[in-house]
Amino acid sequence: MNKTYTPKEIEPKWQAKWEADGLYHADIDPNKPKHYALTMLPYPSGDLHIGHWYAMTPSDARARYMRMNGYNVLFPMGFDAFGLPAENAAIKSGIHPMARTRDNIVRMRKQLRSMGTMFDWRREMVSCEPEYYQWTEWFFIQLYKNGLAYRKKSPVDFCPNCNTTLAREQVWGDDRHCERCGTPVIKKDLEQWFFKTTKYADELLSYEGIDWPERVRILQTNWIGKSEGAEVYFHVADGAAALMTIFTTRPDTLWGATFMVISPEHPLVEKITTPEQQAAVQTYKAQAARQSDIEREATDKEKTGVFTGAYAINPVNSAKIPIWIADYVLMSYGTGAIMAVPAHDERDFAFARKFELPIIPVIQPEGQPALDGATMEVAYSGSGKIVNSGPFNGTSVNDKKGKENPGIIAVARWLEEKGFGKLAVTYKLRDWLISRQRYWGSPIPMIYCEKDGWNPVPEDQLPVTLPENVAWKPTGESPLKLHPTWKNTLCPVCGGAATRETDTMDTFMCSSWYHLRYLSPHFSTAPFDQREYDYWMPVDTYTGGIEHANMHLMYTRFFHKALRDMGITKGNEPMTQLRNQGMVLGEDNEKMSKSRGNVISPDLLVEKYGADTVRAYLMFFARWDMGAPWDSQGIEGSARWLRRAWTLITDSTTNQPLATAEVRRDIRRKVHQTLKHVTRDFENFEFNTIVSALMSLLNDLYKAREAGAAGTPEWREAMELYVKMMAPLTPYVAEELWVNVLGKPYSVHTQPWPVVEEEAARDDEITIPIQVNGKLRDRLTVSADASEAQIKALALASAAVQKYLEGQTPKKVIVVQKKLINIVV
RNA sequence: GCCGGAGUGGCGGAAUUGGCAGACGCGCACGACUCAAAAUCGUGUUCCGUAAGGAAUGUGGGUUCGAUUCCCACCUUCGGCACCA
Repeated sequence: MNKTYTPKEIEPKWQAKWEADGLYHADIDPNKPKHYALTMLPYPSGDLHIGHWYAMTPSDARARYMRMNGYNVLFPMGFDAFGLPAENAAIKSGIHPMARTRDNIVRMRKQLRSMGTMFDWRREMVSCEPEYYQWTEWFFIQLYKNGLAYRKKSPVDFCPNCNTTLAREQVWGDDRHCERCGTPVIKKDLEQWFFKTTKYADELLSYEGIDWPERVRILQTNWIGKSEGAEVYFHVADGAAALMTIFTTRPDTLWGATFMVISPEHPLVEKITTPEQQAAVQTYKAQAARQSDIEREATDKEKTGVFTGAYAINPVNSAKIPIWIADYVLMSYGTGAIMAVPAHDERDFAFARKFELPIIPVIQPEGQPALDGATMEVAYSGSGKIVNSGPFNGTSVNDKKGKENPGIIAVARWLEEKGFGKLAVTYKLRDWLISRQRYWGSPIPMIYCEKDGWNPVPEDQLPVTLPENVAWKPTGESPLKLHPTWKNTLCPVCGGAATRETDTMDTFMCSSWYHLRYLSPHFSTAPFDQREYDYWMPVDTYTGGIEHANMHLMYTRFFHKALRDMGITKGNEPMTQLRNQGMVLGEDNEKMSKSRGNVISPDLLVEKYGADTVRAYLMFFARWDMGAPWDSQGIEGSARWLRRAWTLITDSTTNQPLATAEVRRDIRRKVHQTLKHVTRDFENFEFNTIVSALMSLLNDLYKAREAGAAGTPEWREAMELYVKMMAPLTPYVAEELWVNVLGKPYSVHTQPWPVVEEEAARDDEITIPIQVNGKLRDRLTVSADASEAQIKALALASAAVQKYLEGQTPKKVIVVQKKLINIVV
């Protein structure tokens, strides 16, 4: 038998058979441990790109490995089908988003099938189908009923020319213009729906019981951004009977506050600004609103701000201090107002110097000359003793945060007693804005009635479906609002005429629960079948890109916890283990994009090499969690590997067994050592070294064949184990070799993962490097059970060592058992 | 600016508790096969040096018998960011 390796024949054949046999169907089996493997679902852009392959095929290999280890594995796939691109295409060319999306999905399903993944397609979900979004709506209603959804005003980016709300990615350039027409973007305040993610801020900070990369945990922790401090109430002086609440992490520096800064968007601005300052304040406000977040965050930028004309009274010492507005104070964090203590805060210091505001030190570092506000060059934020602060003079301050700091806790307690303020905690995390002024999303199932206000659509009337016939002209409103009849409905409370919510939901809402719909995608009486939930959940392994660390992964955790508190889900976390893959860059080392022309098409690669080679190369060419640039020549190595494996395994049965006992022993050792290596690497998601270990074993098997090993029992074992080890990585060729070359019973993918025989894997002889003063001088090959004394004696007797000893007695001889000898002279 | 990764041959990478740096692969060179080419097979391939030998894991220090691995400082680069009060 000398047929060449022909993936084009092998792959479609097995794909069809696996499908026909339902080989990858995952059904509840109480007799087996379950494993729910999930990889982030794609947006149906129309073409599967190499990044999808990079995310999915190693995850598939891992899922297959788990299956061979006796787990009942669920590995589903679906489509995150709502979203902006389909709607943009509709505006541009009039193609209906549903038509376009369904076409794209048909195409991508085919591409996904070619990858040779073990997806159970019976469980597919598509988020834009009413069968799915009915339950997205239902979840919204549950959140609303449990007080976790509410409405408030919030600004959106808006293009006055296109008359439409813009996503962040549609706003371009430093001058923040519309991507379509170049018009400068303005901010518009709209009433929108929010979910109370902040209610779960503290719980989201705990990662107990989940195995997530530290990197993601740190990103989430920083995103939640918990900080402890105090709220302090400042009265506005003269006339305006207003109270300003500020948040500070440094209440111990209250006596050093020399001015106040409030955000330009703060509601008090209108109330307190004096007539003389009106013009300047309004100009500054407009300017701040035009600025991008990036501009606002630039620290090297000069501080800007405007005096409001108003003053505040510092409650602790009755000092009258000016109130400014400045863009470095954000309405979305804390209370949108701060007290400025320039002596001890870098930003306040820069601001004070620029606008010539007083600087009063209130923390004195010990053993140093007294700080002087007039001459200080930088703010001092370290430890010391409180000074210039009435009752607290002499109190120690360390450099710890919050309650850990004696100065902070002492002042905060005193503020509470006096009624000037209280201990407070603030988070960076904001509530989740879910309203989108768009058509192509899940409708928000709410009805507004003049008389009864907002009420949810009765659950028996779900889903609220998107109307088919809509106009795509950008009007500044959701196309749903412009539809002649869609929004008209009846109030569920009074039965009178009422209006539907015409905004739709953020697509992150769809992806917050899709893992539950896979459990029972066609279940019609609830979002999921409870029996399926009890068997499969939680997700055991979740894989996807790190870029989702803060948004999707945070939302889905929030969602799970909120549902848990309603009794819908169980356990504290939806996904037990998380692993992230890196990115495949173009050959030019840049991010792949159509405009750069560096996109690699997996379809063409499959055409040229077959899916198994593409899979193998993607697993081999880089550390999976790091990614690397694509190399069109590099893939030849993986193609060569499979051809060589094919050749060896198909050719090996005809030879006469001539090998010596030693050669046969060596085969077993190498095979079992490789198995050990491969098994460990699968556990750790280290796919690149799995492939290299198999390549290395193949090289050794070729040598063993030269030595007449083919046809021996050891050889047959090697062939069998080799194909089993290949199976998760390159499922097609492994199946062909298993069934049609080795003649084993179908299917290799239902075989148990082989067990390492430690005795076979054991080294009989070991080579020990001998160093003199840390430099390699000789090597010693000894029996693996040689004693330390024997090894030491042999090492000292070595001619190479003697040369370096020059007759001296070594000062010290370090023998690391079975590893190394170092002779110190 | 802050936070988090990463820096190892011409290239992608390996080194699993601090113990032989460069596994495996790409590329390249030479050789075999071939009329020739492709494919395939074999040999070699960190740098300097004819060699003995020496140097080398971003840079500079430190700990250690021994450091790619641990510590300190710095540089470069990639990613995240909402000046976080």
